[in-house]
Amino acid sequence: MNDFSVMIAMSGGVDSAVAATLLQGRGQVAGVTMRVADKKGTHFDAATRDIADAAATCKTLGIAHHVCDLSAEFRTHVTEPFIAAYEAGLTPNPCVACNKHIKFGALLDFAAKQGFSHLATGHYARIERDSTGRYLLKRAVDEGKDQTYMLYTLTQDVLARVLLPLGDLTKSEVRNIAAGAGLSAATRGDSQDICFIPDGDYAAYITAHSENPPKKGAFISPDGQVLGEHQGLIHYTIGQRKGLGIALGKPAFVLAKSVKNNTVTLGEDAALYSTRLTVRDINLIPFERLDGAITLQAKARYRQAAAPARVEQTGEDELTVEFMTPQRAVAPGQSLVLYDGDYVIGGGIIK
RNA sequence: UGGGAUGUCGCCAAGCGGUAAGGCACCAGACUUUGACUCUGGUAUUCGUAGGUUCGAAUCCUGCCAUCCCAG
Repeated sequence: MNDFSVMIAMSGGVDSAVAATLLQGRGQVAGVTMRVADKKGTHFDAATRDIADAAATCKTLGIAHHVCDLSAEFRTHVTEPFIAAYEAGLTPNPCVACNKHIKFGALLDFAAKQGFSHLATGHYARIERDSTGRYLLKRAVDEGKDQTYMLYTLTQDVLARVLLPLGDLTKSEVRNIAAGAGLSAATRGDSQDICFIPDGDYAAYITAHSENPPKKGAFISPDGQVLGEHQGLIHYTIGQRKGLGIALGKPAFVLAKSVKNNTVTLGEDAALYSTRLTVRDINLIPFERLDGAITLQAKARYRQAAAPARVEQTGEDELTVEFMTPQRAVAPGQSLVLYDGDYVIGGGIIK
């Protein structure tokens, strides 16, 4: 452990501040905050405050603080693909992309270039090694805060260089540590919504950042009847009920979107359940390839309990998943993550 | 132009003389490192309009307006 050194990714919030506190004194330690915001807009100002907060925490802890501008990488790997996905009729998960390419990609590279052997973050998840030395990703002790879903893309070479000090702690323990250490971040609320869209209006964001204005089109019933007019495909996602602005006498849900016809199909909740799906861009953690069909647990969205499913690798970069019980509103573009108990087996993007 | 029917919240719709149900939509909040789902709460001093009857009307009467249907 002589050449052990760690850079801590600090957002300005409680979690990463506590991660830094816990690592303090373990060799060379420094904080880093990445700048990903565009040069204009409210997000930029908020980001500037976050950087100041992180710097203040580092000062309290007596460690160095760096700022790393990754706005170009963020645009290339997160915001542009996010917009393109929505325009292609998909429902992307930008946090998954950000973790893969930015936090555990570009930022990890930055830490290495600065001479740090490891990068730590405030994610709630655990990394372990099995008997063969392979790294495993394991659910956090605090089940309510577990973030392994967002981290399924991490590869062996990344896991080898990452530390997640909060994996064994509960959120309340983290807050207590922050308060005990006199960190100003102790009382900050949890982060939420898409970080680059603070007001939550992602459709407005896409409209403002894309050259393709949203095209109005028809809401149709499953049998093709025109029910009304929609505001553009990007406004809707599979399973959505709110914001349709259409009154059919009973709740209406988005069943499907067609980029080709520019239509949104509406129908009953009962029509949203499906069993079989395939995923692409896969990553497997405990092994390189899945041999044969095995039964695991899978979840098709972040806030959802993992459900039993039969999984088989059906291509170099493809898995086919068959849930034992039908799942509601599986949306192409979202990530499917596989678990075996507390361990993440892998995942991919739903086709 | 005759005959009939209807006009209650953005939409649908209870109410039929006693002081405005409900559903959908919408809004707010909760939940949440994605989008959703879900949950909780809120939303007509007013019933096309102008009068009349009545202690009291959205509910009865009259005129007007609007819409729809059948005739033509």
